[in-house]
Amino acid sequence: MRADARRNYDRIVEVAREVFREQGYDASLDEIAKRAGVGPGTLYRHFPKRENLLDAVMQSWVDRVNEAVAKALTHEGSDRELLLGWFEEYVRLISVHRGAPAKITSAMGDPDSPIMTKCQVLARANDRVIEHLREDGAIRDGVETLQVCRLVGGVATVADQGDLDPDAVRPMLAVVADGLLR
Amino acid sequence: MRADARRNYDRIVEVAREVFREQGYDASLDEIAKRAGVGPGTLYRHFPKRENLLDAVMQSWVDRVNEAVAKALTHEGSDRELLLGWFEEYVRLISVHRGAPAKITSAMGDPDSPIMTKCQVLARANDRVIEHLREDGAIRDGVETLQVCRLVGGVATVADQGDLDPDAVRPMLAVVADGLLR
DNA sequence: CCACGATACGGAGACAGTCTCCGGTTAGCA
DNA sequence: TGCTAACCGGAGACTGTCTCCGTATCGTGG
Repeated sequence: MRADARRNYDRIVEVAREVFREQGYDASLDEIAKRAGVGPGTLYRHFPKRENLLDAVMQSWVDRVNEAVAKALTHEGSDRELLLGWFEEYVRLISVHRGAPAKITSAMGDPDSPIMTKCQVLARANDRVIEHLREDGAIRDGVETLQVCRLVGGVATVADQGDLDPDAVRPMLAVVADGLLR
Repeated sequence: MRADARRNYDRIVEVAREVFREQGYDASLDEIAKRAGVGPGTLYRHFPKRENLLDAVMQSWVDRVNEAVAKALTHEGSDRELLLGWFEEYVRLISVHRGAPAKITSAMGDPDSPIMTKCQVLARANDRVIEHLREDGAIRDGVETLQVCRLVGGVATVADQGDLDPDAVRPMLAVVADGLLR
């Protein structure tokens, strides 16, 4: 990759992260290009689909997911607290900007999605938490971890789209947790 | 309202219901106008916002909601079965077309939404089921019915957007039900 | 150091969807 | 039947998506 291309690529991603946060995932791509000081053609060559841009924007996000799961697993306290704490973190993690929870959660099952690798990181993080609790015999039989991602993702999605504040989200996550725990 | 206006109104609603079902809630409104044999101006005069059209489309839907809740309440069997059956029906009811679950669920808390009255019908239906179970002492303390709508709506939303089939939805609803029941 | 080919740029513009405005038409009453 | 308020419809302004291709730039091999 040529040096000028790399420069533009990085700049676009940086600007996109900012604009997505300001205006949500529906933001105009041409405006992102403009703000990044490049033509639309340049943006679309690097990122043929909107989701490719999202994927690039989420690159740095992977580290935060791994940190969060590590922290969750060292939690001292009841299983319920651990699970609930992780769910809250999960919601926070996927709520990078307006529209993100829906996008991420619906890509969760799709192997062809451009953001697949990011979803896998998240799914694996969630797996570790659930399996950790399952070893304690704390999880009901027949629970699949992908379901858990979808359930919590669903809560994050409605919170995002109805812009609820975190105080309204917590009790919903508690219901999900209670439904999973023995 | 003049007779020709009424005729156009009805025709637009009828066509919109069809097109939304075919193409989802993102369908082109100009195309709906065209198919209904009217100009865009006519459509936008009757329905200034897309949601106004949705509201009209859902008019006939109200009856089905009321029938469904009546049927659910007469259910013979365990509380869990009753609740789960209602949830499945709830999901089916709000999945009128692609995009509908998200739209309806996010409007659930907004008193200014054009589809507010429809949401109220749904919320009240859900209330009746939950309160019925609460009288039996079957529901955990601290559960609010609006949360229930959002949770089940969230499941429907992820199912819609990730187009999962009903077999994948059922276990998620079961988790929610278990989280609500004592 | 420079010339040249591969690589990348960027903006004009085609296309699609939203929504408005207003000249022309029509319903329905007197 | 004639009049007026109500209504129609489509041209077109505007915004966002995405492509194409002439032009510019990078970086390498001589």
